[in-house]
Amino acid sequence: MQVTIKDIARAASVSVQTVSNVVNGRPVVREETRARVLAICRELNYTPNAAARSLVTGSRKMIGAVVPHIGNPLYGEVTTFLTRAARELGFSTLVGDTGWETDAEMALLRSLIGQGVDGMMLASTTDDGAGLRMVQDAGIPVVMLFNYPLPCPTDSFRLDNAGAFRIVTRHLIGLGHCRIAFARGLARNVSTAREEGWRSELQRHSLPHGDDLVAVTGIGQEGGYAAGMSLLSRADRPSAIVCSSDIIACGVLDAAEDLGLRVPHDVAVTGCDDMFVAGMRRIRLTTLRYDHRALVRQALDRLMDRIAGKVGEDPITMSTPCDLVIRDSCGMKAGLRATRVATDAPSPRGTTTIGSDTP
Amino acid sequence: MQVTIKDIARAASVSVQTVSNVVNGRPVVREETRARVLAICRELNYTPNAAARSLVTGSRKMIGAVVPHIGNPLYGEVTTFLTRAARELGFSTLVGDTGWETDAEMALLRSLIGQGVDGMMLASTTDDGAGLRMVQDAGIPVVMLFNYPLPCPTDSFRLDNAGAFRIVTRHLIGLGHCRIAFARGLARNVSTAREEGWRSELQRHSLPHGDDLVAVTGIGQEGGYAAGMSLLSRADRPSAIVCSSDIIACGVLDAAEDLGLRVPHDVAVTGCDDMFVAGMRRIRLTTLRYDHRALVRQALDRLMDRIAGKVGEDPITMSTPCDLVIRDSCGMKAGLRATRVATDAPSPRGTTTIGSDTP
DNA sequence: TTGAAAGCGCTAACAG
DNA sequence: CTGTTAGCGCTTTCAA
Repeated sequence: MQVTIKDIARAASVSVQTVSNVVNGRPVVREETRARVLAICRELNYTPNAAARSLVTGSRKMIGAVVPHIGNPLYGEVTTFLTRAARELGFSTLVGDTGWETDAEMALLRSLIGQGVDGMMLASTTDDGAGLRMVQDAGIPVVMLFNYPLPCPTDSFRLDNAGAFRIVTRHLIGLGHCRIAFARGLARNVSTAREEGWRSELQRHSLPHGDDLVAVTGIGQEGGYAAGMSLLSRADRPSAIVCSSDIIACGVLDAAEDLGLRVPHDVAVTGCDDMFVAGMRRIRLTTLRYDHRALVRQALDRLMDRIAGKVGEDPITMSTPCDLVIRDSCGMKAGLRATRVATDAPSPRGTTTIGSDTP
Repeated sequence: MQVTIKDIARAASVSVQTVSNVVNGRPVVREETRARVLAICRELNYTPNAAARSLVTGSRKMIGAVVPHIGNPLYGEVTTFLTRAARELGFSTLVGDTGWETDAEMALLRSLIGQGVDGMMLASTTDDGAGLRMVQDAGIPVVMLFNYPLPCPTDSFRLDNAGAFRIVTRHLIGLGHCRIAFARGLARNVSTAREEGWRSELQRHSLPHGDDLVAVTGIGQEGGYAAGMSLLSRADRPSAIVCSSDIIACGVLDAAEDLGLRVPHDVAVTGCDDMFVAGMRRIRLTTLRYDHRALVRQALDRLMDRIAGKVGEDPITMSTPCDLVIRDSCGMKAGLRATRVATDAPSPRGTTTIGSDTP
């Protein structure tokens, strides 16, 4: 049925080893032989059997990628970059999606481990590190992306979560807001760091920062809608809501609209990630921007080094700084130390940024 | 290094065959033996080597999934459903993303074929079927999702593209629009069918339907923006634009805004796919809705049947009907034969649907 | 019910 | 430069 290395060898009147050498580009074959073998491979439409190769080399040239929800444009983009970059390095990617459920994550990881992936990129749903531990116990190199357990026994690539949310909170304080709420996301440790950034800045200015100003959101835009409803339908409603993602912010914007509140006049809203929706003319959401691709790229490079055994055991942590992208969802204020962003295509009108204070 | 079936056999004082029988749940092992073997497997943390198993069974329990752009929320959602559903069936999914580039698609397919996937779900970028042919030549079952070549030598699961765009065009005509443009997407055959639907309905009402009313868009929201700019900055600008996706429509909305045109007063806009952004209070885009999950599910079931050899060679075509979801981007008109949609969470206010005419 | 042997397609190690 | 041999870890076939 399948064309094997033996068929090629027979047809080319050489040994299987020579075919193997040709196929793997090893420079020990006479040019004439190589050409003949290659021609026959093409003719017979030969494809090396990856399973057989894996069995003997011990490497499948595959990595596993686990994200909470691929349908979320942020994780979708991340998956895009990751699969492309990995492919350029000769690795296929087994992708899985947990739906923010711990059980699903464990099952998924078990399956990926069983497939014998060479390494794992883990944008985890769990915070206790159970999944990470299981992968490590299986002897598979792991790199954490975005979320991380505490303490984190492997490399972690993420935002400077606390610094980023200090910046955005400071911005709102500078605009005169006194009651600033925080809409938490689902990734616990990430959210805790962000909440810390939010709270520390409020504390520094002696502004309210109690737990009553924190709302935990559910999944997606609907989760943000519920959080927005809960925060904005109170008597002492906040004048600003800092959201853990643009998607959450979208839900909050809808909640404000349904409650008859104008943004930014009645309530200011900020997001995080600078997805395309944040830049839409009808949304114009002030948000935090960082370089997704660079972060993913660095994480992948590190994972490759680990797979190659090029690095020691010592875990590293990489925190990417964020830029504040000022649009219209908090009110515009002239004279800020702000600059246009050239990359805010197609039309940067009204967009300004302020750099992160934690480079 | 790795724990193998032999280690288990030795530790349990049985043969490798017995271990294999236990691990694969074959009911030929005495209960006592099975329990002992299972205990030792757990103790030694044994994971069967998938490569070795694949080598002998000839199946890797993996499918390949190729989509144009995972970062596009539509394809992101599709990837989510697909990977989950496949996992439930015991299959892992190798995911790849072409960036709408034919060369990238061919390279990706070659790589997936090389990995020995058991089947391929192809939301193709190419229209000439070159990729499809390559996969079939490799003897791998393929099912097409969304896009398809003509003629299509395998199963195809897609929208009733022509019917869907007849409905939305008819709706606009019913609202009194006379100059209705069409913003084409990138998938050629899909777009051609949609254009046919748009055109046939205009023809039926003796309205303009020339190529000057068709704009071909680029990738994503920015592509839609450019198309919108080109259509709306003309002297004889259309009073309505039918867009091939919600993302394109988002770009057109931005273009309208930048040109100082109000929606729907100066120009009506419609989308397709009913993504979350279409339902946002500030967007409220009239669009076409269909059941993504069901479509993916049916396509996957068919692929599984093909993999199992349960179906003959005859390709089938499945065209899912669409519903029109009426929101505010075309102007509302009372008294239509329209009903509320219960599923338009969180708040269905102002949303109505009209069923497809091609069930 | 269990065991022994053969071999899946490939690569690594060594011999020619 | 090329060929031969010996497995990789597992399942399948057949024998006990």
